[in-house]
Amino acid sequence: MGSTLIFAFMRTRDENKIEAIYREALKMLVNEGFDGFSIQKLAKVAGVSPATIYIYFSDKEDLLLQLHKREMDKYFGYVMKDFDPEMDFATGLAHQWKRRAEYVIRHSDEAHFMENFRFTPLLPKAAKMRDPRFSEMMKRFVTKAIRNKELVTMPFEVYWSVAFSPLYNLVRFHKAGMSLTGEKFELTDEMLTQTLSLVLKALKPGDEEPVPEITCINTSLKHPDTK
Amino acid sequence: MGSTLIFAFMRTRDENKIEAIYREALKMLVNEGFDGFSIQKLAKVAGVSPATIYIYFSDKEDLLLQLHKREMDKYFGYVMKDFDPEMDFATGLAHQWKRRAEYVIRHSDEAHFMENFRFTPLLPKAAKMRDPRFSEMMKRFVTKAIRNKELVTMPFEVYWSVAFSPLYNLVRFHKAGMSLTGEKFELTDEMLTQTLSLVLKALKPGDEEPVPEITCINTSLKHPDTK
DNA sequence: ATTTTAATTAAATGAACATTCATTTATATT
DNA sequence: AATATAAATGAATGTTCATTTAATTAAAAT
Repeated sequence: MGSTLIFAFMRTRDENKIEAIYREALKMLVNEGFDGFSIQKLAKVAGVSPATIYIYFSDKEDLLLQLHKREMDKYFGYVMKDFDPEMDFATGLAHQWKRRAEYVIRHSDEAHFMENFRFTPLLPKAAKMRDPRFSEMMKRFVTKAIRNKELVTMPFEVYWSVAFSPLYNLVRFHKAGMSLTGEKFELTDEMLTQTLSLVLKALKPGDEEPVPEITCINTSLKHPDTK
Repeated sequence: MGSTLIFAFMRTRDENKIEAIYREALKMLVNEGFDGFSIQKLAKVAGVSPATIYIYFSDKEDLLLQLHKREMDKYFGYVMKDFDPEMDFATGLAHQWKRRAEYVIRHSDEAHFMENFRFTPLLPKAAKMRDPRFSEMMKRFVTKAIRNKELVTMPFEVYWSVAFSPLYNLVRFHKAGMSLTGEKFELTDEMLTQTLSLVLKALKPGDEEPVPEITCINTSLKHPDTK
């Protein structure tokens, strides 16, 4: 899709236009929500005709998917810069954490959009468009760390959830300017550093905490009463 | 708003209708997204006239806010049942964790809606409608645990993010049927139990892990280059 | 059965929606 | 300057949107 035949006689395309479309689309989605976003409004604020948008995108859904892919690629490009899966675990985790934190703090709209997208019915389609190299690298890093006994044995999804979702959640509070309680909240570098330290403690082998078993999936049919 | 004057001669209101409106609204929001949700479609599937919806809700935004409040109240009612902030930390955390996990697994649409709502421009308005008793109880529990040296000293928001966001993230993967990599994923009780154990390890005092300082907030102006 | 009232509705409103179409514009080569 | 081509558009399409209006319905006390 990205490569088009170049004929001898052509009007040159204005790359600023497509950039404006992406930029204003992101802004509108974050500020007005997925409802509240429309092609006609986008065309107006981006300074193009609605028809121009349909030159670059087959429809509204395609625009959203392309925008998502673009943001994901930018994000992972930043996160993976100078990362080497052969790093020892604590170093590699700190690197990932630092890069992720930097990006989502400095590009809070983009981060908000990417997270919001995960709750959209478009998610399955977006998942198929992802560059697999990033997650392959992540998985290699985790597998090696487990093999080297630097990381507790666990499924990749558990690792990811413990390692990174606290970070994203803190940034979400920060961007909203409030925590769950509705009180004002401002994130600090000290909080981020402490969170990384806690996460690393959780993931490093040793001192496993005994907890009561959680049973809610295999038993869901036996407990239909939730009132 | 909830209490209306009861006159002598009145047609009785059909509570099934309002229940159908809430139920179908939730379903539509989860399955078709916040765009894709409309009053006219809702009226059709709920089996009422669009005008009926405007008897109970002043407008679309009010409907969304009321639905959100209702779901939050149901959720926190379930989570807080049998919880006592005077419980010792490990017991209280396990209780909270278990109740949260049960609810969000068994009411995955409701959970999806509540999380999705956090990315909506309506969030600030919703925050003002929240029952403060829940977060007061949570804060009391955390403050006491820190005072008793059962919990590392940290801001409430850091506690919440480390303690619960991994759970919500795992359930999000589970509901989507895929992890970030796009691969199939099914959550198990064992994964949940392990995650709780890891979280408890992170939060209990002792063995603080040294990590490099994260600096991205106070230095954001000094590093405008993110390419 | 009548009365009173809120509950409920069908139908209508104008605005905004996604998308298309017929046309014009800009450009690199000739 | 003429030409071929994609880039870009303004205006229109029919649809769906949130919301309102005027009228009807149902219930419970009389």
